[in-house]
Amino acid sequence: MSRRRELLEFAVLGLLHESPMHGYELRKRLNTALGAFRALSYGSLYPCLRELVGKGWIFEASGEQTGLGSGIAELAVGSRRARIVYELTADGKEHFQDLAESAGPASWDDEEFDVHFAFFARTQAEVRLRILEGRRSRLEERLANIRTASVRNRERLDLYTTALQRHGEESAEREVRWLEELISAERRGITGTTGTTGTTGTTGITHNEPLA
Amino acid sequence: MSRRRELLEFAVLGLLHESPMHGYELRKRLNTALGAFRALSYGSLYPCLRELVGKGWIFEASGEQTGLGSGIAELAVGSRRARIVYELTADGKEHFQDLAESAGPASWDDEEFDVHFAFFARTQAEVRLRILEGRRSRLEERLANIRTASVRNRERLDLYTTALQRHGEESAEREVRWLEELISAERRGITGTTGTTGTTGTTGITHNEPLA
DNA sequence: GCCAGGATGTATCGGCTCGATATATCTCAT
DNA sequence: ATGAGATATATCGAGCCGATACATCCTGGC
Repeated sequence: MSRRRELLEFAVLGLLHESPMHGYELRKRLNTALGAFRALSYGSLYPCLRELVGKGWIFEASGEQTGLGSGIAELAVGSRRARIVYELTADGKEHFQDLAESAGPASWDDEEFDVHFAFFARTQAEVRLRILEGRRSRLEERLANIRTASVRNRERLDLYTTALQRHGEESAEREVRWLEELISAERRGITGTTGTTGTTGTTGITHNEPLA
Repeated sequence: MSRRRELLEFAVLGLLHESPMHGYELRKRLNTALGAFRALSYGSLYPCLRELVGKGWIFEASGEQTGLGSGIAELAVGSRRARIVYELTADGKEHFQDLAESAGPASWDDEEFDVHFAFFARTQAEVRLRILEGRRSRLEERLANIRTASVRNRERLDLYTTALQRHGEESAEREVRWLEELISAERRGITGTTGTTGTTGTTGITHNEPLA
């Protein structure tokens, strides 16, 4: 399965933790809130949902009328547009946790990082710290490359290329500072639980109050 | 033709302005310097090159030995690894200019902007200004969205989502300031040529000294 | 009251891209 | 001189994007 697809599955499972949702709604959320998926198409989403159902991680909870139980005549047989609402299964929740915890170097780069970060509230403190630090080291690598490149080409590039590089450099520096704040906030929140995974909670997930 | 493909063709034509190049080299440049194409594959590049050849915008100038004319025995027939070097045709240069000048709203968004900007040194002053201002307005739209969204959801989002949004907001603000500097630099450079396209140069391209 | 336009909603298809892989040559350190 | 790794071209299948089709719901203007 492609990396992109795995990321999509992860994001869908994450969003469904909030509440059951149908495809259209999921797509809107994926296209706005999450950094990746800015142009996710139905041609990707619907097959993905079908596969998640097949794997037993979500199920179709359609038929349920949405909220406002006011109306009586809602049942007019055959009418009432089909609206397939998806809901997480227990297995689905478990799988989401597995994916969140197994975050590796792949999640240091742009797209993956945004998605993982978006679900930090549902991620173990230790994993949060690992991802933040991994992301930082990735950015510092990038900075090192930019800097050696700009030394190597001193005076040989036109002004626009130089301007673009400087902009990239400053953006990366800003993100590093942002990460540093988050990391030290995490550290303050963690002390006392560090090391041996705390045994609070039912699932082995620590969830100590995130970010003060 | 897909937007992505058009962008790739534009970038290839732009890079070949510097000097003739073969595929492998083109890919390296596309993957590092240009913002888009960070993961461009050969499966995209080679078909693109073939099409550019078919359209008469580039041609295969292979056989030419690269630089160092030192060696004598270079001609050993049949040996000497095939190394297809591509070179721009006159039509190719012309087409690149057409593409550069026709930059529309599509080039205000992330990927396209980076590529267009990368070739600013070869772009008319008026077009440069149009792209910079378009990009700025696009970012200000985005900022407006972020801000209304963050008002609408005041207190309803977890700390991480808030942090991510603030980071996005500050990044956009920074880029706007960066653009503003470039725009005013362009304005200083342009005064005197503004309005009626200057008639300097052979091709109608103004090219007044970029960025002071 | 009614109709047009737009948001909501599910679904599919073709063209193209990505990632992996195969193959071969050149270069350099040991 | 031998192997590791960079250089170099090429292709293939899985799967994504963008467009499109189709249907329903809601709203504002007249």
